[in-house]
Amino acid sequence: MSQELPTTSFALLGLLSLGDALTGYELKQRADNTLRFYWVSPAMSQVYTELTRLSRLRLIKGADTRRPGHRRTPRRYRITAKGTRTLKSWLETAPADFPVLKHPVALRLLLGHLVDPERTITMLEEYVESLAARSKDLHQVRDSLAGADAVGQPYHYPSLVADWGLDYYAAETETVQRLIERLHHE
Amino acid sequence: MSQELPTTSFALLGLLSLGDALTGYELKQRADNTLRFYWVSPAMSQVYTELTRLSRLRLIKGADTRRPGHRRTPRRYRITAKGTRTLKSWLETAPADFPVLKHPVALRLLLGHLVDPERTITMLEEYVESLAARSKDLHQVRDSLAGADAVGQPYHYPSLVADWGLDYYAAETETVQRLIERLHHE
DNA sequence: ACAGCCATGTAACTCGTTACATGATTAC
DNA sequence: GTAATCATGTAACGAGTTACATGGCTGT
Repeated sequence: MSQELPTTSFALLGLLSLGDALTGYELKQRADNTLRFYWVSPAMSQVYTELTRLSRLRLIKGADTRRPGHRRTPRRYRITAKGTRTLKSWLETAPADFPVLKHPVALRLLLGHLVDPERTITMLEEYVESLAARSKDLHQVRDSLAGADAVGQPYHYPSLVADWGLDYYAAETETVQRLIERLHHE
Repeated sequence: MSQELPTTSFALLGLLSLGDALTGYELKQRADNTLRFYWVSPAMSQVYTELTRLSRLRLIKGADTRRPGHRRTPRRYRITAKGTRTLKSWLETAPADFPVLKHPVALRLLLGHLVDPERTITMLEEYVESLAARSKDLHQVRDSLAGADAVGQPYHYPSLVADWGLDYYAAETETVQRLIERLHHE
């Protein structure tokens, strides 16, 4: 009965386990505020595909809000008891794989011998800027959690993860800045 | 003429730009020692597929080492002048995207409300252990570069990237250890 | 009237994986 | 002779993307 879903399905199911009934659109927004920073925020079309699949498996249930004279059927999806059970069992049995990092900046640094050193430095400086932008985004998300982030409250764990992300961005920024210094002195 | 290849193709082409003519098998090993840490090390079959594609595009050239009485054709591939040009032009024109992190441990922490807190701590402790193992692997790779890692030498940039990776693992380890402490005191 | 956001979904496609199939070489 | 490693490739598939198509709702 454990149908071996991809991690992204469990991730979306997990977002639904945080409470509330969400539309696909809202779920995508929640993914943009959470999954984006340490997983991937699936494309809109993917969200709907997953919602259909999870529904078919009865892990979530879509409340139909159909109205007369309208063709479209906006639905709010909510996790089911079976969904919660399946999610818990996945968390308890599937091993947590080592993170996968796809780091285009590091990849380009590896190939530094092919480009003008100035360019490499510029690229790293731009990366520092985008780290700052990302960090700012995540800070906003983290702030929006304040008030419901105490132990036992709904956003406790999400806030821990957000803090982790902020630490990561800070450490990465420092490392890259040291790297820039090092390249300047070559 | 810029045929918009996936990043992984450029990554493999880049590994070939480090010098030497390699077989698919050897290229896979080089990927395991480099790309694995900040990109992905493609499957063996994918390496051969890429080699075929890059060959067809004349970005690399495979020297045929066919011998009589043998059906198999082991080839050593070497980057061509066109390959170097294409790679350089990619490095200079394509923007370096922000890194993508797929972090199953962070994802699970987000869903901490669904599992026994003890289990979450155990998971984080196991993650610290696997970070140590990874770090050890990368350290070995970095050590194997020593001697040819000075400015201007072939492994200068690869060693910078390796150092970056080691810094990352160290910082991540500290962050997770603080997180474990925090969870202990809840 | 129009912009902008809310909302849902299909089709075609690419990337990259696992499973499978095969064979050569080296060391014990 | 047999295990391990070197070596190459094909087939089937899954995950997730972009492009496309459609329509409702709200504010100005």
